[in-house]
Amino acid sequence: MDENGSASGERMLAALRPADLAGTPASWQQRKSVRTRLKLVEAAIDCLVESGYPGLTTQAVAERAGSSRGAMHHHFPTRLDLVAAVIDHVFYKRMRLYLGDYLKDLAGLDPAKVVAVATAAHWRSVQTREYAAYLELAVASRTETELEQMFVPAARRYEEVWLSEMTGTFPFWEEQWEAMLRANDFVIAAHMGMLIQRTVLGETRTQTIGEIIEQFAASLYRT
Amino acid sequence: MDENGSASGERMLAALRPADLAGTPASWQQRKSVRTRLKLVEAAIDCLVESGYPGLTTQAVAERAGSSRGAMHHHFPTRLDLVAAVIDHVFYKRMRLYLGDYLKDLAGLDPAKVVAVATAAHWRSVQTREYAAYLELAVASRTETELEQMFVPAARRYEEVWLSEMTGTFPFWEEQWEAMLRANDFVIAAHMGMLIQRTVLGETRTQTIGEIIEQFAASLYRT
DNA sequence: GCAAAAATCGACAATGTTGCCGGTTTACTG
DNA sequence: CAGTAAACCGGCAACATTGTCGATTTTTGC
Repeated sequence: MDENGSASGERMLAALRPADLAGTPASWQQRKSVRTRLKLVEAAIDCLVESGYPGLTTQAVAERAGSSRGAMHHHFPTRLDLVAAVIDHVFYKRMRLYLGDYLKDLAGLDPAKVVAVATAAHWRSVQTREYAAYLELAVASRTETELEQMFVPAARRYEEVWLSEMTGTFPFWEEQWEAMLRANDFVIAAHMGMLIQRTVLGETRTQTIGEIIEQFAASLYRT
Repeated sequence: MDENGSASGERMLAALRPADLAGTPASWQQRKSVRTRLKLVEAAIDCLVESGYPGLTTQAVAERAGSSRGAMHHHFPTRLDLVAAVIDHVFYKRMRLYLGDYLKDLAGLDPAKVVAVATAAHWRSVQTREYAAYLELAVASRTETELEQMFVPAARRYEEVWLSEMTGTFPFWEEQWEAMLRANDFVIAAHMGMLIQRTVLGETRTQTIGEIIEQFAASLYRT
């Protein structure tokens, strides 16, 4: 990945890159502004991971970012403005993480094993703090309407790019679009459930389900 | 189901029945007490479904239950006392719902189709408000430690009963315990993920995944 | 340099939530 | 028919959170 944050193989994703991650602007002020925004958004993600969506308070974020509430208000007038930035940031960062991980293992691979590799990479991406934040947002958006209005469109936007990038890595998936979509949807849903049940299931059973999913996703593609 | 809230086929479950659902006590006072407690807990579940865990405030619950904050404090001194009651209530009610639904379709069924029937019944149980409340609690327990300390043990407790009841309906599952456990864990995780992704996926793709899960769960058992 | 603009800071009032408490009504007991 | 106990009521202080504002510091354009 280069300084602008684009890995090889990312075609559409760059178009959705949040301004916060758009490299180094010209002026010193703009650079400082971006740095502070980024600091605040990252702090917000920390809050999300540690205390959930209700723990994402302006106070906690400012304190954690080592910034003042005034500075925060300058960049994000209301709490929802910050949340909007967090949504974009989380989607983008998690997707880049996954794609980077996935593409790394892809060089000269037996095509029959592509789905298994993708599934394994996806499970790794699920165990990141970005995904934990994503989960909090996804669940909170079920009950907070203002959040839903930002989250669902963003999810759809990024999902389109996601699928586009995936088919891009293996063009023959276009011919098997339905099978690929099924396997993709299935793995995403199953892994999310796995993550939530993990606490109750324990590590052993979680791993067992993971293997099942991996095998089954591969079989779905061959269909 | 009889008045005491036990359906045919429930062996262990009755032992976990919360006091709120334990039928009709002797004295008028106790009956009134139970009625009020139940009203409060149900109102709390409504809050959970509509506004999530942070929306489960003492004010909102009391107001929705048509009760006063004072009465509430009499039955549940602190908010966490109420939450504890809600946890038990949700687990118990949802499990009864599922078992009732599942056992209803079981009479004289081709054994090969049992898993498919169980999976379908489980998906129906996932679409209830009790499950929505359960989901909110499960996710909130990831970040709220006091909640986790009540929720995780309760989940383990009820899961044991769950598995016990399931094997009870088909004793030959004891011989295939591993396969049954795998299929069970898998379906539970996958359905939870499905529910959360539903908003983004839309109805068509959600249904497709549902069918995949159903078929695959059946194949898991035959293994 | 100097004024304008950007970034930052701390404090304020308004609101909402929690736990607690004194007082009241209602039912049980002897 | 008291006297006790359970159930219920409304209000209070303490605290947290949000949005807003005026003032201050830092950077930029001229």
